[in-house]
Amino acid sequence: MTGFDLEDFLPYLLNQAAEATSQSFQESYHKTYGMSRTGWRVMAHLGKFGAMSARDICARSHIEKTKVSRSVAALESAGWISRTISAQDRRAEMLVLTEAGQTVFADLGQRATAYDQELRQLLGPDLADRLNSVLRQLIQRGNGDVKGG
Amino acid sequence: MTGFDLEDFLPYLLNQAAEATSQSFQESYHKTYGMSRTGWRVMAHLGKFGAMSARDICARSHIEKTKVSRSVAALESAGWISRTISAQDRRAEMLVLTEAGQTVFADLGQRATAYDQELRQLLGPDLADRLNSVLRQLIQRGNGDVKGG
DNA sequence: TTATATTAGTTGCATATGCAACTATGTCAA
DNA sequence: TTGACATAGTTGCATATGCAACTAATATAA
Repeated sequence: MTGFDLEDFLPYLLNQAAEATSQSFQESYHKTYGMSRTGWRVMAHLGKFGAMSARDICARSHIEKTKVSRSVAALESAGWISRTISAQDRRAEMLVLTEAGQTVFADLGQRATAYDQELRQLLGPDLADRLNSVLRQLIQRGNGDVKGG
Repeated sequence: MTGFDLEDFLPYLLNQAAEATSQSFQESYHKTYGMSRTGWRVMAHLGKFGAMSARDICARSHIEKTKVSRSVAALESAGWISRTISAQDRRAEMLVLTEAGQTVFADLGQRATAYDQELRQLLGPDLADRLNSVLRQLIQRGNGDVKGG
């Protein structure tokens, strides 16, 4: 056996940590609202930025455009977002949360914030702060090419 | 808009970092060997532990058992692992790398190690060291329930 | 204008995935 | 032994995904 240990391999550790922490919160959007992870992310972008095109969401989140496209369709038919063809560029659609969508986002945003604080308390404030910047470094380093995983 | 910011949300950051760092390395196993991420992980477990059942791999990695089952079938037909029904428990199969599999694992293990070091140099040794333990804390905290995501 | 290339978003299709149901084996206790 | 329950692994099926091809609109340049 060589010395390579998967369980010390950073990409693997990150994946495990991502899955482990995502799954707890998944209940909030999935069980409560029947929403997919991508759906939740799309909502969160619209909740933060107010109005964006699908393209902008793709660029910010590095989610595949077909995934976003299908989530947008699902969220629209659930009544949580609405789309309007952009006047400037009639290929593009401006996406916004409906009132119902804003209510859902407010609920999920609160739960997410509480959960995030819980995780950060577990780590302690010093580490929790640094973790953000470390993760951002890794995200930047990896994103030049974007694919799906 | 509320104050919730997805881009500061730890599960999201972890997911982004995991995807960003996994994708670079994905070329090694996918492009070079036509191997899936799960396939690579199964190989890595066998490379480290020598012989394991699928069940043990599931328990260690928190990968869905059907995913492991299908990967094992694929790896076997690629000639990289072999299975033997366990004498102790004839339901279980002992999985081991074949010689060809060991060669592949040696190659991938080396590439992974090099890539891991590259990432850790980017972060600096102090942070890189702490990152492991931080991620393990998060993994532990999240894993009580295990689902797929 | 017209031809060409680019971009936003959707859809077809093949593959991947998760869950539940299944087979075969093992365990436990009466 | 026997019957009830648990476990290792596989498979069916419905859904999710990624890529390439598509439509419709825009931009560029002759």
